[in-house]
Formats: sequence, C-alpha cells, structure tokens
Amino acid sequence: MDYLAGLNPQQRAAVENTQGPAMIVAGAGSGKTRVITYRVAHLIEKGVDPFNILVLTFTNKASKDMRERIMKVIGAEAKNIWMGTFHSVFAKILRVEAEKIGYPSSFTIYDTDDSKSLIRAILREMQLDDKLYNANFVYNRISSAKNNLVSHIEYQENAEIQAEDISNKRPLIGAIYETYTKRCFKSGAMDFDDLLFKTNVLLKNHPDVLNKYQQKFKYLMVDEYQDTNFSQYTIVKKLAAAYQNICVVGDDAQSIYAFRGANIQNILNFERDYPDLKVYKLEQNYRSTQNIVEVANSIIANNKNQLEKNVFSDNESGDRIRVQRAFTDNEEGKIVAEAIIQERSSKGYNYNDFAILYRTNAQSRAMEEGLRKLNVPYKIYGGLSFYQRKEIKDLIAYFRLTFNPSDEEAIKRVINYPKRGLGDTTVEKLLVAADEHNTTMWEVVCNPQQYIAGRIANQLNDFAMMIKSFTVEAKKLDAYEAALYIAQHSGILKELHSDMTDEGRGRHENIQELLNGIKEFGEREDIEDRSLEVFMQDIALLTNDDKSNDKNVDTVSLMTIHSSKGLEFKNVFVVGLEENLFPSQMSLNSRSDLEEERRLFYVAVTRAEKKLTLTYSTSRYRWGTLTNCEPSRFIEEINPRYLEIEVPKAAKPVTGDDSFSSERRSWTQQRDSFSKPKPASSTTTTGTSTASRPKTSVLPKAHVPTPGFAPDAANLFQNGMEVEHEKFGFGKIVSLEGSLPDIKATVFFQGLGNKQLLLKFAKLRIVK
DNA sequence: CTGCCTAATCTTTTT
DNA sequence: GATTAGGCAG
Repeated sequence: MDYLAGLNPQQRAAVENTQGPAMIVAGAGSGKTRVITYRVAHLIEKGVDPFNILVLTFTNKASKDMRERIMKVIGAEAKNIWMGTFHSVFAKILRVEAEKIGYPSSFTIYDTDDSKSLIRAILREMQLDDKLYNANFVYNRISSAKNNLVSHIEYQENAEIQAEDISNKRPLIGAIYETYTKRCFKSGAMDFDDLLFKTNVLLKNHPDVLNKYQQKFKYLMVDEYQDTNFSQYTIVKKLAAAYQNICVVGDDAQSIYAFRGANIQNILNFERDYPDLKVYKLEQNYRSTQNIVEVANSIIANNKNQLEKNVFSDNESGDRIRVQRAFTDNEEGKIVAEAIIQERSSKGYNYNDFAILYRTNAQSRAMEEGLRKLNVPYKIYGGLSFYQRKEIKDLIAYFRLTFNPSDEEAIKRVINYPKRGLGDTTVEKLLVAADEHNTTMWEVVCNPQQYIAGRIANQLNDFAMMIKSFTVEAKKLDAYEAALYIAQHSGILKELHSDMTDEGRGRHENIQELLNGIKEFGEREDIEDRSLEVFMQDIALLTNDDKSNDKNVDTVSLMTIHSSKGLEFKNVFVVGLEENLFPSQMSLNSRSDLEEERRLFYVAVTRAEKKLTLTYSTSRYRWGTLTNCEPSRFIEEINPRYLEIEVPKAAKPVTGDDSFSSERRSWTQQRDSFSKPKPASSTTTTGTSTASRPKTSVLPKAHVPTPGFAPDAANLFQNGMEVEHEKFGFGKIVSLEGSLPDIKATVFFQGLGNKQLLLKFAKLRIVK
C-alpha cells in the first residue's frame, strides 16, 4: 500500500475512510484527482468489486484521465469500474431500461442543434414571433425546467412560473415545452437534459429498477460536485440511499457551470441530507507558486458567497504575475507568441508547458495568427467538435435514420440532401399531415399517397425505400461496411466528391476520417457489440478531446477557461482581460453572475504552476468592427504588490509607418460612435464621476486624445510615470496616495498645473 | 423547387 | 467576419 505514503494526513484520511457519506472540499491544486484515484484504488484493494463502483464526472476528458490514472495504480481491473460523465452513464442505463418508460432502446440523442431546430419548427407551426420567442431563450427555459425536474405539466400548472412567463410576455413557453416533449417522444429522441430527467422518472416510477442500481452501485463518487444541478443531485441521492457510501468532491470556488443549472446549494443540501457526513478539507496547494496562490485567494476574496477555506502553498514564492497591454487583439497574439518563444529558450521549457486561456472561443483566432507567424506549434482544444461539422452530421443523420426512422430531425436534415426534389414545401406538408393524423413523419413518408396529395409520392417512396434498405443492410454488415454502404447509396460521397473546391475536398476528407474511425471501432477487441448502431448511439455525447490526445506532441495548448478546468500548465497566459469580455457583458447584470465570472478567473489563474501572465488589449475586433476596450476590473482587484506591470515601450508615434496605421485610421473614422460608451452597456459605476468630465463644451479642443486612446487599470500606475489624460493631455504623476480602489493621483499637466485625480474614475493612459 | 442574393444576428462557457 | 435565414428570379 505504498500509494498511501505520498499523501498528507487529510488526503490520507479521505482515501482511507470509505464507508458512509463523505465530502471532500478540495482547493485548487490540492491533489483532488489523486485522492479520488487512490480512494478508488483503495476500495478495490480492500476487496470491493470494481463493478460495484460508480464514478461520475462532468467532462469526457476528466473521466478518461481518471480512468487512466486508476489503471496505473491497479491495472486492468479499472476497466470494470462504471465511470463516465453523468450523461454517458445514464444514457447507457436508459438504453437498457428504455422500454419501461416507453422509449425504444435505440433512442436517438438530440444535441443542442437538433433541439433548437425542433423548437424553431414548433415556433413556426404555432406561428409565434421568433424574435419574441427566440429559440435560444425557449431552449434555455425548457432546459432549466428539466434540470429542476419540472415536467411540462408541472410547468403549466405552476402559478409562479406562469406569472414569470407572462411578465416576460412569453406566456406560451409552457405550450411549446409540451409540444417539444411530445415531438421528442414521437421521434424516439432524448435531448441532453432528458438523459438526466428521464433517469429520474425511471428511478421514481420503477422501484425495482431503482433497487437494482442501488445494489449495483454500492459505492458512489462524484467529481466536481459543485457543478451538479438539481436533476443530477436527485439521481445521486436516490442511488446512494441504500448504502449511503457516497463521496462527493468539490470546490465551491470553482463552480463555473451555474449557467447550465449547477447549484452550489447542492453542497449545502448534501450536508443537510447526511447529518453524519464526514468532511475533509484539502487546503494545501501543491501545484502553484505562493504568488499565484495568493493572487488567486485575493481574487476570490471579492466574492461574498463561499465556503470557508484557506488555500496555501509551501512552494517557492515564484515570479510576480505579469500584466501586459496590447493595442489590438492581433498584437496581443504577437506578444503572447513572442513571450512563449522567449520563455521557452531562456528557461528550457517545452511548448506543451504553455497554455493560452480565453473566455470565448472566438478569441482563439488572434492567438492562432500570432503563433503561426512565429512558427509556434499549437493545438486548439474544444471549439467546434469534429462531430458537429455539417458533413459529419449529415452522414450521421443517415445512420440515425437507419436505426431509428422516427427521428424527425434526422429526416428533415437529409430528406433533401443530396437534392432529390423534396424541398421545404414538401417537408412542411409532411409535418402538417403527421400532426393531423397524429402519427410520425416517417409514417407519412412511407405512405405518402395515404396522407398527402401531389406528385411527390414517388420521390418520397424512393427515399423511404432507401432508408429501409439501409436498415436491412446494416443488420447484415459490420460497422464499417454498413457505414460505407450508407455513405455511397445515400449519394453523400458522390455529392462531396464532385465538389472540387478546397472546402469540398476538406469535407470529403472528414467523411473519410469518420469512416476510418468506424473501421477502427469495428476492430476493437474490448467491445462485444461492434455494430454501427453501437458506434453512433452516443456520438452526440462525444467531444473532440478523445481524438488525437497525444501527449507526445509538443504543442502549446489553446482553450477556453471552462475546458481548462482540472488541467495544469507550467506557464499560463490568460488573455483578453477586458470589461465586457471577461467579465462577459452578459454577466454584468447580477451579482451572482459576476461572481461566477470571478470564479472562472480563479480557475484560470490556478491552472498555472510557475508563471502567470495576464494580457489585455485596448481595442479588439468584435462582430466585425474595431471596438475599444477597457481593462478588466479583475486586474484592479489584484493586490498590485503581486504584479509586474510591463508597459510596452511607450506609445508608438501617431505618424508611425507600421502596420497599425491603417487600422488606426479606420478606428479614427469610427471614433465618434465609440467616444461615449453607450448607456445600454452601462459598464461600470462611473455614474458619480461627473467631476472629471464637466460639460464638454467648456474645454473646446483642449486636448485631442491620441488615436487608440484607452485608459489603463488603476493599479498599474506608479510614481513618476508619464500619462495621458483624455482632456488634460500629457502629464506626469507627482504622487500617489490612498489604496485600491481609491487611489488618488496628483498629476502635473503642462500649462494646467497639478490636478488631483481619482484613478478609478479618471480616464488616464500610461505613456511611459 | 433551386440557386443566388441581401440582411440579420451573432459571442459566453458544455453535455 | 462568418454563418445563416429570408426574399426573389428562373
């Protein structure tokens, strides 16, 4: 049992105490994964059958990593542990038990696109204004209802919900929810939320099934418990009820999925549900330098709601956190790329010691460009998944139809791709007929003459025959042969092959790659049923990261902060620290949303082991036009003594002939529309700052700000710096007094003398 | 019904 | 800037 030796007392206690309810509150970098890994290993060592252990995670990546680590400790036995994401584990169980709740075991899983497309169709049919009833909005509303275990019936009966929808001027959401549910059911389809919702239904209405899984999963562990929603919480609670061997691991400071219905309340519920609960706190951070840990603590201290916890590090204090400013998003990419090259050669790092983290996927572009120009190898994680590409989804839609012809979204997707003269009008007719006769779209497609008038019957018959032949062939052939058969006979291969554009070629290659993947699947020894049906069943739950996850390739990692959770890198760049981007402008309306953004920043910062760099840009392309940006409030929240501010060489002369000049010009032309922040975006609480901006007419042409003028964060200023004020012009800092956020600066301006400025209000830019 | 054009919307984050 | 919905001619 030498694996116990490397653990600290708290970790060890958490590992060894395997009986009864337990909660592990694990700070960032405190060896959480290690504890889970060893705890599972320990269970098996003590004679627990791996088949009786269920480990639930949130991402495929996390579950894969964990399985590998457990495998290293206990070997091949690890394969028998039930381990996976909530969605994949319960999809698996639902397939076994589907008939009990009236679903076919070959039910389709609708991804978000399918769901929204169905909602759009329903909105059209109900003739609702799709501006008011925005598909995204409706989807989120239904999703959160499901995540709180509110059925469409309860939704429509609940006075509070109804009142809310009515005050939102969207009283029909409940009706849409009902239709949506029925249509999914008719299609033999479940959406992501259904996988959890229906599991709840199953366990609630079928005590025998519940009992079966209670007996099966004698030991339960849940990773990232702070990210569970009510629906997940309820499943776990039910499953654990018989033996109460439930261990949850989480860190409230890293809860970043509230937007998906996650509820910190679940941690509190947990304490209430299991009064004899044992709590273990892991507070020592082994990952990062003291500076990084302290910065992280100082960030999270700005949040009001949190569990008491004191994360500390015994590591070296390390470098200070570097803050760098850029003038454009492209320059930001260049700065980061240069820094990586420099750090790599001076410190002897590998490329895969570096990560670039951003708030939104769209930011990857500027980073990519910077890296590519300097020949830095990189890999982007997340973003558009392979399985979400159009051509892949098209082919998979044929697969879906092959095994579940009721799948309405799949029919709509491919009934006229490739073109076979079955356009929107026909689809519309099919839907109307199906609705009128209370049957499925597929039924109408199969017997068109019975339901609709017109000459399209022949084409419909051909289409139906084709799908039926796929179903027959798929039964006879192995996965690869079946897939190839369908790709050929559906006409997809031919269609793409005749497309000689670069894009078309790329699509064709992607299809080939999918077929290759299916071939590999068909050759796997570790799976019993290697049919195409099994291959494509849970494809909607897959993301990119299970493909080409080579640790051997030496590349810089690019990803969103969300997908970086659980990972660590020696050297981390968090880019785009600007108001309205990070924190996102969507989060500025409520305290709890802002706190979630701050936790997200906390997650980003705590990914770093040795060195952390924060960058922001004073302007950035957003929705096609150049927008100017202010530094994020999060920078200002950091105690400046941890920071090392790099002020780039001094502002470039306006007459500079560098590549920025054209950008600047275009910016200048648009400047008027930006010079006053739109009231709608009400960024910060500058409402009281009128002192620094009297009526503009008082100082006509007092000073024309440098093009690209954008103020710097209050904590970046130091004594003696040369600065530019929006109106007063250039000056020099004479003295600074007070502490953040109320630092007052005395600045000497030529011709104006000393001015006292509150840095949090004054628009002041560092020149040198 | 198809193909081509313009207009509008888009950016959180993941299963 | 990019994708996509909608309008209109053929």
